Amino acid sequence: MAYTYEYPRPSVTVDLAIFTIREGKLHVLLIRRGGQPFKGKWALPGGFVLEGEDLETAALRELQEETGVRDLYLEQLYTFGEPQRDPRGRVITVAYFALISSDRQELSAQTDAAGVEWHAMDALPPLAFDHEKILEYALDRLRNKLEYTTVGFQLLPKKFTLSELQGIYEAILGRGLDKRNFRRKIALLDILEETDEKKMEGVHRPARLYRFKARKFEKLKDKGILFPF
Amino acid sequence: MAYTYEYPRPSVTVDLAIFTIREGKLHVLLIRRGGQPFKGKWALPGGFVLEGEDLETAALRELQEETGVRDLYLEQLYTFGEPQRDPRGRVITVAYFALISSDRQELSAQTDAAGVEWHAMDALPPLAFDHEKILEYALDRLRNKLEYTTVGFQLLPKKFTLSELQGIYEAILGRGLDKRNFRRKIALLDILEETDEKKMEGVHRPARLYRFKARKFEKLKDKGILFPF
DNA sequence: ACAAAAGTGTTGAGAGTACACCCATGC
DNA sequence: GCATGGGTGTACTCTCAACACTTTTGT
Repeated sequence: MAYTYEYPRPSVTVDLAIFTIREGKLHVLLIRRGGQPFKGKWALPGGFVLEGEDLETAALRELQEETGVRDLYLEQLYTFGEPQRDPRGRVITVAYFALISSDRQELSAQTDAAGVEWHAMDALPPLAFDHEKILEYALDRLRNKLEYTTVGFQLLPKKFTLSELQGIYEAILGRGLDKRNFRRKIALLDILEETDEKKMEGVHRPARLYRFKARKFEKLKDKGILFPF
Repeated sequence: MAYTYEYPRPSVTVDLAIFTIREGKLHVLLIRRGGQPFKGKWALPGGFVLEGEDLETAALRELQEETGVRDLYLEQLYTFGEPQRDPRGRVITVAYFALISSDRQELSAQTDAAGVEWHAMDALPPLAFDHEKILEYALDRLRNKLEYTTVGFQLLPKKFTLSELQGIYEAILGRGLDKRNFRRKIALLDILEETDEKKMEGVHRPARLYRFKARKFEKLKDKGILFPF
């Protein structure tokens, strides 16, 4: 089967920067390329947008294929279209970024076998194509959104401790935060509810578990920015 | 000449939301469609991305063609790729938004003749395709950026009065601002320099002209958000 | 009893908001 | 001299940032 057009057309792909927190550090999902070009190099997961397929649907499909995870935070990032970004020809890629909660980051067995791995953001290997640029852009966006929205909560399980929440912020912002100020700010936002449960784990005083009140994601209005710490 | 591919490919276009201020109100540039579909309806200017042409270059080219203006603020907005957004077939559009300073908004004669006009944002006609959605998105982005960057300055001539600057903010935010508070905030940012000139025009006390210190555009760091008025 | 993380308040500084009058110019 | 927009300061409130000790649990 062949497709013929009067004018040349680019290929369109989606690429994903999928983040999670592991061991208190921000990680991104990378796949090792099996074919040319950049054979053996690490790259962001992604693939072609199918005929009649919405961009976001394509992104969700790729995400599913790589991680088996549904129902997570996904947002369009930026579209990269430099003519020379792919040596094989004109490929325009719509980049997305996604956040996976730390309790659902196990990769499905098949993808795991195929060279799909979490990499710490502070120790990345060299990447294929312009994927370093895409990742840089994604990290920027993540840090920005962290400050005036509640995206950060997407990285946590349904129930979590305040220290875990603070850990997310510290991991992404790359610096420590004051515990008392952090808790006061969170309390002021009025977006958490206490549960009766406590996290009994380890040898220390158990921490109370909280739940996120709002639906999925929220822009923090009113006072404008809310995490300028 | 024909182009043949093994898999189907979408067309890729760029569309532009070009804003300016006229008579104290935010306006956007629209063109009246000459052909089907949506013949006679108003639409955002835009067109196909050429082979080997960068996305931003394509946007700048369209901008030039419609307005004759070079050297202005241009930023990628979002990519719209719903399969049904164009009745003629699969067309993915990368939307950009642009700001033109109020002293350079005259349209070139040719485009003027061809049904290219400024429209006040508070009195828009019905638009073709999903262009209403794109514009809504653009306005949102513009308002947001206004609050923590200096994009607003892109809408003014090199030298401007403080009242003109305040007018920009009021036009975009759609509400009045306190003159003294506005001026204090601007002064605090330390991004303007006084000139020796005054605007002698009209029948009133002449206003001092200021110049924007920084290069083109700046993110306001440090204190986080800077225009929560 | 001790190790380790959980949890909790106060103070000083800076920014936000509300508010009203005099100034310089052209006619 | 008057109409019109230009230009200026103060007081109150609220949020931010810095800072250290007690509590609860397991071993």
